[in-house]
Amino acid sequence: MSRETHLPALFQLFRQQGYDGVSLANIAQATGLGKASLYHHFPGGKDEMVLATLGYAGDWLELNVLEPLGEDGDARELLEEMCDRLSQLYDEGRQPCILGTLTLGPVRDDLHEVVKQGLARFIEAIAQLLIKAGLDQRLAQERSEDAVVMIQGSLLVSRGLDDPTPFQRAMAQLPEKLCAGI
Amino acid sequence: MSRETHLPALFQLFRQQGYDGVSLANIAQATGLGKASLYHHFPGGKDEMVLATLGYAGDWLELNVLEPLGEDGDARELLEEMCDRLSQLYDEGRQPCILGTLTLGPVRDDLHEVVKQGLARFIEAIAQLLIKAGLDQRLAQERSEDAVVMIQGSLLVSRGLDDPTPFQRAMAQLPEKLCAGI
DNA sequence: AGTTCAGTACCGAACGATCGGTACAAAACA
DNA sequence: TGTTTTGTACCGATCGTTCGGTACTGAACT
Repeated sequence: MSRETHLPALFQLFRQQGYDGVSLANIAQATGLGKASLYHHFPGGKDEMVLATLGYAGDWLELNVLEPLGEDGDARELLEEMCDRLSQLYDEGRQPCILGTLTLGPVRDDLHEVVKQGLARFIEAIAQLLIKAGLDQRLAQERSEDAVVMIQGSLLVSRGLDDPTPFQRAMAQLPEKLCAGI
Repeated sequence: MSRETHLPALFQLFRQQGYDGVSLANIAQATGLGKASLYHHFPGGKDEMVLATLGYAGDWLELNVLEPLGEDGDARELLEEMCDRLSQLYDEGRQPCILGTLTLGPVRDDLHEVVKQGLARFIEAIAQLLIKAGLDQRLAQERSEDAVVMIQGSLLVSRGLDDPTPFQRAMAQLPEKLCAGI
């Protein structure tokens, strides 16, 4: 059992409960490992666990969501595919985004920096696509920011209202909103 | 010193750090009270503290933001005024929304219910205005949901990126987006 | 008037429980 | 054999909470 084996379990915990909401006892139970084993795989303790989890989530996002945006093809279709992948990642709006969960809550400077880079990378990847599709650079930047705002906001509202439809509607509208006028 | 005296301090703590991120030691320091004194004002403990804080914030929102939406006047102007009040509440995007902060993080069922009602009330108040302005009921409901999505999402992104401009841009665009076609 | 007395506001000290983290030796595997 | 992995027991610190008690107040009683 390598440490990667248990990252999905950590991912579920941290995205749903945040840093402070997850205790080592929770992690031990979710992974089936004892505390000693956890500290064997993550000598840096809880901080290393959440950082590794963010890395795991970032890799998944990069590979399955952002990288396909760079392929050749119609911008609209690429964005629709992105929304499909996001719907999968967030389980149709029933699961929160780990970036959002960790953004709110107390400010841990090292964590905050990683989250910041993640959000910025997300925005940048969408902007690149829009620019390649012919959009003005400034407008592309604004629209991609709006996209992440819609994603994070709709996830939050969906969770707050206990109703995934705001997220689902956002995903349905996103490609059109981003491509308008192209 | 009544308990209301200390609610603003609690509000600042909980909106920024969430439920788990705030300890009674933090609250004691922020209010200048001893931990035992806190239990004099809030016999129900931390749960009562956060609930009272949500009530305080809800009252402020209702009085200063939602109630003015019901007054007579041009819908566009009323919404612009609402955005001004919201900018004040969120300090131009530099302060998070307590509803968002408490939405993410571990699920505390009683808290979740209060937050849910708060979000729903917010959406409903905007929808009422749009309906009165002549918008179809279904469209009004969707647009007001989108409004709260934009508010919460832009606040989250602003905080995540350490840059208040996404929120400020959202506030500038909101009235136009809501009133389009009226 | 002086005294009692209930009520409010507050606090230091301590409670049991849990927090994140560590030491170490047995077990499992190579 | 040596190395990796784990269970157990433990640590100091902090968690939310409670206890016993002090200081002050304004009304009630003598």
